[in-house]
Amino acid sequence: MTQERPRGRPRSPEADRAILDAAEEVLLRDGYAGLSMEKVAAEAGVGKPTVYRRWVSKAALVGDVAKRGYRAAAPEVAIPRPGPGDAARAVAHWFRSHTEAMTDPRNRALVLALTAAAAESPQDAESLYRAHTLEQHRAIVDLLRAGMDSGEFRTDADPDAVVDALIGSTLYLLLTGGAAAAPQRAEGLARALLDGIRAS
Amino acid sequence: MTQERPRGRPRSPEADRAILDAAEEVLLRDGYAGLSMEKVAAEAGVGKPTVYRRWVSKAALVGDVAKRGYRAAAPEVAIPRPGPGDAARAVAHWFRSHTEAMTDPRNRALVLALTAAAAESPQDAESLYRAHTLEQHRAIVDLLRAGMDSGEFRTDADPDAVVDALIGSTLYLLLTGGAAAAPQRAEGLARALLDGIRAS
Amino acid sequence: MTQERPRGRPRSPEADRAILDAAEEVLLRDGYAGLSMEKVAAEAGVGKPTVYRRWVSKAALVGDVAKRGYRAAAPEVAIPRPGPGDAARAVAHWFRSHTEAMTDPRNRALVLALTAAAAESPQDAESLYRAHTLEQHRAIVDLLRAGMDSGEFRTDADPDAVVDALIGSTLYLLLTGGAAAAPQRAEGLARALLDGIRAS
Amino acid sequence: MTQERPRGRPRSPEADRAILDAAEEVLLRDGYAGLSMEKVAAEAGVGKPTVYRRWVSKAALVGDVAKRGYRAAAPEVAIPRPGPGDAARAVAHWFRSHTEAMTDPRNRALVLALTAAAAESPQDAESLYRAHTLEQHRAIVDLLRAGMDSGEFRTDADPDAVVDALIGSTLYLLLTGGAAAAPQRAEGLARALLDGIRAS
DNA sequence: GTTTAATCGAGACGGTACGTCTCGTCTTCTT
DNA sequence: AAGAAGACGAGACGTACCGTCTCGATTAAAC
Repeated sequence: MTQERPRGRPRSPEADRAILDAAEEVLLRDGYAGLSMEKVAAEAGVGKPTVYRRWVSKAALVGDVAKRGYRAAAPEVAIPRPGPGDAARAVAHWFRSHTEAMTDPRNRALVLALTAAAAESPQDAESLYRAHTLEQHRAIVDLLRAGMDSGEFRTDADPDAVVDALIGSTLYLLLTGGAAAAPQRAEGLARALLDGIRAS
Repeated sequence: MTQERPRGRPRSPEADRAILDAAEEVLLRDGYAGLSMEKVAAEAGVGKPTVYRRWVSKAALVGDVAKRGYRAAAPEVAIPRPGPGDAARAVAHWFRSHTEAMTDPRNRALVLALTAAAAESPQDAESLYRAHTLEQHRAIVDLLRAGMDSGEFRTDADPDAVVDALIGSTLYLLLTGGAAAAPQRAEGLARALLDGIRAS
Repeated sequence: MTQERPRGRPRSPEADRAILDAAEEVLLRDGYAGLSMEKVAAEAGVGKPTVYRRWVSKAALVGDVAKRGYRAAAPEVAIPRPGPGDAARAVAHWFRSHTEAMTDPRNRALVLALTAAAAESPQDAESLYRAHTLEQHRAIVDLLRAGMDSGEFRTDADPDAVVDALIGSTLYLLLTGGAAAAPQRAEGLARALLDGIRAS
Repeated sequence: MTQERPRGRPRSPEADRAILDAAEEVLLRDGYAGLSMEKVAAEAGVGKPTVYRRWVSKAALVGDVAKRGYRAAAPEVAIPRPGPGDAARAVAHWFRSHTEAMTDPRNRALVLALTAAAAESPQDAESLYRAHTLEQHRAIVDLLRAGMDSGEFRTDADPDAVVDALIGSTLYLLLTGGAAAAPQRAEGLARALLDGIRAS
């Protein structure tokens, strides 16, 4: 057994939470560029090494803040399960709530921060960014595949491409400051894409 | 007349170019996080104030570097003009070459840097990022509108949403490190989207 | 009776020795500035609290290391006892061997460390430094007093001043890196001083 | 010609002074162990790099503080010049005023700090410490040599040893907290030493 | 034999300071 | 007036130690 009993004083879970809370607050207040490990530590009432012991870099910390923030918003963005009925309807519904969640200023700031972190250190991009969308990405792809199996969608469609377009367009609008237009465009996009892969 | 005669020593155009060259080199070598105004000035053989006299911030400088880099790649990405024929074909062709251009490591690095700059300072995001895609965005929207006018596409489609999806999906793949998969997915996406808005 | 019976697990004498050994080794290797309680604990294979349980500070630990080191060199520096004969000869002999012992690189490093500790925290200086010389200081003063009683030395001389000069000059040479010159100068100094207080 | 014209903005002499002032104040208030480059910079209203640009280490800074402090006290400690008359009297007079100056709490603190610095980094000891006493050391040695030439002192005496004893004993008393006893002992020591080398 | 209590190692804790780097501004002399 | 050079005040970087604390695990004397 890899029992691996931990030695020494265990890490304080309160410190974990205090740091994440502080980081989120700083992020929302000062943005990604305005976030420093020093400020986070001070705000959390924690020593700098206590922060570095848990997160090796600003990027990693921001990643976890965004992850937690997204998880908190998760209930609003129900991940649909393949059912007997209308796959297109389910996808459209998910996309609508996903877009709405992303339009929330709080989530928008977190996504921006996450993108900054990912773009700054490309080697972390995969783990940082995709980790947050992977679960949903897969769920929607599954949904589309089920639709293909049931004859609702064309079998030569590329479900990954469709999902990339859905998530990517929202990200693009967020980044370019066009978040306000997102909900309307989301409708049009979902309709066009799903019509485009619908079996004739 | 407000002739606006400049006084004193005129600004050296060589310094402009030297700074942009140095910034691009540093960007490709060390990434956005590894770029400092100090390093750029040193690499360009120029004093720091000379850099700050032209670009107020790292973000602005990176923006111009990306703009110049994109312009250099522009010949490969011909912006299509509305013509009599097949609008869908024209859009698909543009998207293919756009995706290919973005897949080039050099361009990828510049886009990543641009994204980092935009995400770091949201207030600059609009000017920074959209400036580079606006021209193309408009051209493709025009193309789609022409297609709608000619009866090729449905009139209730949202051309902006379509273009957001095209550009956004590529950006998303770039950011998440999935650039390699881009060309294949681009095909599927273009087909699905254009089919989706095609007049029945 | 305040019998003061200890309860619980007794302190490990091995830890005591391991810590002193480690501290001495670190001191000789890295000097006083390079000695940290952390390093000592690690080198001794001991937990930090085990060190702090015994020595409240770096200065106290270094003091004990120096004391032990000096004690080890003690056999070479025989402390003279007042005898019937030549007091001046006895003092000169003690001073010669004292100087020689101090010239040894090992002892020199320990004295330097001790001085650093004393100078850093003046309130500990008395206890730290003088503790190591007090015994000898007294012995030599006694020797001089005996010489005064026996008529060998002038009765108006200040034996403390003489001993301060003997010990202080050696310390001064050690501190200023002139240790190499110490033995020769010691001869001249002892002669001058003892001649100076000799009864005419 | 090694004309060596300095380029760029010259170093601010005000910063130099502000740093030295701050360092001296911190030293007198908190002692050597309580002095940090950070505190000095803050107290001087100066950035940390501005301190490090001038002094590579705490030891070097403390050295210059002590040097300046000693220079300020120099008028009180007149360095005697060889004259026609009584060399012994001149040496005794110098030693008395030197001891008195060292007994002043301000100077005592500086000497302690200097000693701590020297003892902490033995490789700097020579330059750090002796620099402050070298001038006087030489002057007194010259005085003694003149006395030997004039027949006042024995020609087989070691003037360096005598001066080491004078300076060293004061240092020893300072370090061990016996500064209060210094003046009285100084009298006895000077008499004994000078009598000891006097030509019979 | 069981308590009981102080020890042990390990290592996290809130902190302070380190010495370096970059920021964007300034001051100097040269062109 | 713009150039390069480089110092400036400011402050973040990531690391090393400080001295204290919390762990589970010995270890021995007291019961």
